[in-house]
This record gives sequence, structure tokens and C-alpha cells, in this order.
Amino acid sequence: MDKHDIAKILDEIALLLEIQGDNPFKIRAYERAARSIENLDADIHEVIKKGSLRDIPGIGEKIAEKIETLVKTGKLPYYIDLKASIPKGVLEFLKIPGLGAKKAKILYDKLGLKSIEELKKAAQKNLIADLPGFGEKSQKKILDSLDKLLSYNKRHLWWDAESIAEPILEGLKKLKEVDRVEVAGSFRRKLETVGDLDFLVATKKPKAVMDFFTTQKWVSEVLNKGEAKSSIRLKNGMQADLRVIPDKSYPFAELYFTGSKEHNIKLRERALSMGYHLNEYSLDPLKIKPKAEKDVYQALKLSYIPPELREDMGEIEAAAVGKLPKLIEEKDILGAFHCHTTYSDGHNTLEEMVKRADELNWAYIGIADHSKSSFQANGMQLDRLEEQLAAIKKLNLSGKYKAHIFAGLECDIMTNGKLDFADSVLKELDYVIVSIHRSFTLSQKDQTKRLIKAIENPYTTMVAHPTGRLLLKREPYAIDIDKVIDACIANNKIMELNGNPMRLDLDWRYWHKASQKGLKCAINPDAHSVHDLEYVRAGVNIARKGWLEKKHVVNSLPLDQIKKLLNQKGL
DNA sequence: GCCGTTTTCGGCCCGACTGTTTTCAGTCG
Repeated sequence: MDKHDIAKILDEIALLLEIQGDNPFKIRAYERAARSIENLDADIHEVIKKGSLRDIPGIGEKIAEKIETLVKTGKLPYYIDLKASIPKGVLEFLKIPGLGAKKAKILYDKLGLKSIEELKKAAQKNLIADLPGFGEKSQKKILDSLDKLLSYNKRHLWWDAESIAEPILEGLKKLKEVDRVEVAGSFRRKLETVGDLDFLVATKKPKAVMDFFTTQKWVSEVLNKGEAKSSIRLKNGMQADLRVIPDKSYPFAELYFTGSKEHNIKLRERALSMGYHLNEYSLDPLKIKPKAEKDVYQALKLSYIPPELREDMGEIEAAAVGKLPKLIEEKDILGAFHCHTTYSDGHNTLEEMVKRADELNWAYIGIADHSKSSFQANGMQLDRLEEQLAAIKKLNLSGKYKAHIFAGLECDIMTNGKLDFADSVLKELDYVIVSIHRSFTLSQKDQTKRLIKAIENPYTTMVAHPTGRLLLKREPYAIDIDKVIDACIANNKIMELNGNPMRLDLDWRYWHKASQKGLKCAINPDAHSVHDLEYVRAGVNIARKGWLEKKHVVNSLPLDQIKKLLNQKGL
């Protein structure tokens, strides 16, 4: 039972209480406790041992007791009883747009509906329209959305969401009635996946903007439409909301609609404690006329908090004492190390990749093709590796390109933790990235041991995509990430932040603490074509979410310094 | 259920839209 399991149970208790119609503030208390546990830095078992559970914000007497029972016995009678009182299927009702806890309870109480299937049959038999609080329209809406539930609830990679948002944003920008516009929400916070798109517009003519937004070619359905707020369903099932606001309120609205919800609640509480009242229109009774968000933060005696950090992970506390990090920026990146070519499974040649690095004004590019065991990725046998090494040397000597080429390798880690090539081969290279591409199902203990053994190899330089996750597709393999981080630090090895939009691995939630302990980061594109080098941008987004500064990121170092760093290998 | 340098009781973030009502509850973000 780890902190994620506990947080999940606390969240589920909150949902169950909601359906039971319990005190809303009690429900929020459980939700808050869940977030606190989820964001906990320390090991939950240690915290319990020290008896400091109640020092965690949002954890009081009752919830502390429940967590202790849960951790010590693996189960919680209170939770078991609660679950027994409401069928699991009723929780599924909450996923249907327009159905919340109250209505879910009515469906269960009055008609005894226990699953999505039963709900569908009841709607088809016209049994729902007569229920209190329901009507013809809500019955039809339930039926309509049931078929599309899967696409509605789908999240999208941030990278994909960007290309969906772009034409809508451009369309709004061109509208003469629009004074200011941007995409807020989790998209602006650069969260790795995005559920829906939140557009924010400043205008004096809301109606014209709303009419435009709800009638364009990207609309598949108008969910609701008002003067201040409209929602549409896009063709791919994604929801897009538009909020319209007078220009004088824009900074407040920007803050509010960027979130996160937890960040906003903390801000409002802070405002209240200072005698103010904060909403998306103003900060009363303060008569400030902010031009930008930073003016609002300033009024709350906080330094400006970049959107990426607004996750209630300590940023408000840090901003209150002027201790926010100076986040890494894309322009700080001077090169990258995880790039493939046609020597293995890349689409572009070595020279094409280097040329592109030149165009990006990079000072260096590291080529790391797959090793022989990755036959699925056309991994290189020794002769091909030697051939590539010679080609890189030649190209460097030719002086044809400004970018220096580092000769590396993405070396497979065998199931026993040994590397795919012997040390005598590895030592000829400028650097070695080690990674796991098979045997994902080892136990956590064995997988951790395997990776740490590879980290301890003297010729290992950095660890690629350490959890192997593919966002929205494949869960991370079981691994004790804290131990892996500690092993990297102890052996002076670099951890990759893989910028492939589907990986973004190591996850941002680990980086703040890990970097403070001394973990070095390389933001890599894991590029398989010249276009993929752009993934560095996605990597920088996530690095910023992880509080990383330039000093933590090795590929912000100029050429002479990165050479020096790589030469430390084998020490 | 949590919390407190105005409080150990009485607060707890707050506004827009929809559909079902006949003045508002429920949902959503």
C-alpha cells in the first residue's frame, strides 16, 4: 500500500459520500487529504512511524486514523462498508455529462439502477423523464452521451492538444471583436495530457465572439451557449470551453481559468486571510487595475508564479518568501543526446540530423542509436557501430557543420542488468545511454536491481526513459524510482527527461525533490527524425513543471563544459 | 472532516448555465 493507493481510496470515499449526500465540506476534506497524500514527499510508512501524519495539511484526527488502519492492515472497514452501500456501477454514472452525485443517487434510489447498461435500458423505456429533477431533455442527453462516453472521457497528449487548439486560437485572434485571447487551463500549465481546451477572450462584444466560436467547422455539437460562457464538443470528442470577460478583468480570469483548482483555492484562501475577496473578475475591495497576472500575485504579496508551477506543490509557499526557481527556458538548451539515425530506426541520416542541429543553432548533438538486442528497432551490431563511429569522427573533422557530434549509443539493459556491449566497446564512445526495452514484467525488486546494476556500470552516462511508460497507452513498469534516483546521484549519472510527448519520462512530479538531492537532468528529444528534435520543447515544458533550473540541466552547458563532464566517465 | 495570531464553534472558493421549475437545484469548472 503506497501513497497512490491511499490517495485513490480517499478520493473514492469522497465520491461515495457525495452520492450519499453527505456534508459537502466533509467531502472536500477527503479530497484535500487525498491531494496532500498524493503530493507527499516523504515515505508514508516513515511518516506513520514517526507519528507525524497529522502534521500533513488536511489530515486531522479521523483521516489520520483511517490512513493508519489502511497502511497497517491493508484494509479499512469504514471504506468497505461505504462501498457496500453503493454499487460500483453507480459511480460510473458520474462520467456522464450532466449527471452528478445527486442525480446518480436518484437513479439508484428510485429505479434501482446499478450499472450503465441498466441506465441505458431505463432511458430507452422512457422511465427517466418522470423522475424528480429529470425531464425529456435530460433523458435524451443521457442516451445520446452513452454511446460516446469513451471518446468524451479520453484525454489527449499535450502535443496533440496544441495542434487542435492552434486553428481555433488563430481564428479567434483574427476576429476584430477580440482584444485578448489565449488557451488557459491544464493546457497552459503544460500538463502532459489535456482533457479539454479552455479558451479565454477579452472583448466588449461577447455575442459576436460566442456566435463565431459555436458555428465554426470544428464544432460537432454545442453543449451550452451563454453571454459569458459557451462549451462545444469538437469533432474528435474533445470538449472546448470559451469564457468571455471584459478586458479589465482579464488578468483575474487568466489566473482563475489557468488553475489548477487546488492552486486557486489556496489563492482565494490567502486573499480571504488578507481581507480580500478573489474571483475571476476582481480582488475586492482592493481597487487595483492589474495589467497582467503578476500584478494580482503582487497584491497578494506573492512573486509571479509561472503557470507550469501552479499545481499546489509548494509554489505558493515558495512565492511568499521569494524562493521560486528561475525556470529553465527553451533558449537555454544548447544540444541534446538521445537522437537516432538510419543506422538503427531513425528516418534521417546522420548528416541530415547534424544539419538540422546546426539550423537550430545547437552547439552539439549526441547520436545514440539502438544496440544489437533491440532488433525490433534495427539495433546496431558491432560492425555497424564501428562504422558509425568512424563516420562521426570524419564528419567532425570535416568542419562542415558548426555543431559538434558526440558519438553515443542507446544501449539495451539485459534482464540481468548487464549491458548489450562489452565495456571494451563502450569505452570507445563519448557517452552511453542505458535503457530497458524488454522484460517489462519483472517484479519491482528485480526491475529496480536490473536498472541499478546498469547505472553502476562505469561506462554508463545516463538513463533513458526510466519508467518506460507510454502516456495513455502503457503503464510504467514496476520500479522503485526513489532508489533509481539515489543510485544515479551516488554514481554521478545523469537522468534523462525524455521529451517525446508520449513519454515525458522521468515524470515532472519527481524532479523537484530529486534535483534538490543532486540529480542531474538531460532533456532529450528521443528523436527518430529531424522533426522530432522539436520534442526538446515538450521536454522543457515538463522540466519547468518539475521546478528545474538551468543549473540542473546538463544540455544547457556550453560545448567545452559538456565535454569535460562526459570525460568523467569510467571514474 | 479540518482548522484557528480575531475563532475550539462555525466557518469552509465561487460564479455561469441548463433544465426543470414556478424561484432554484444541480452540475461544472
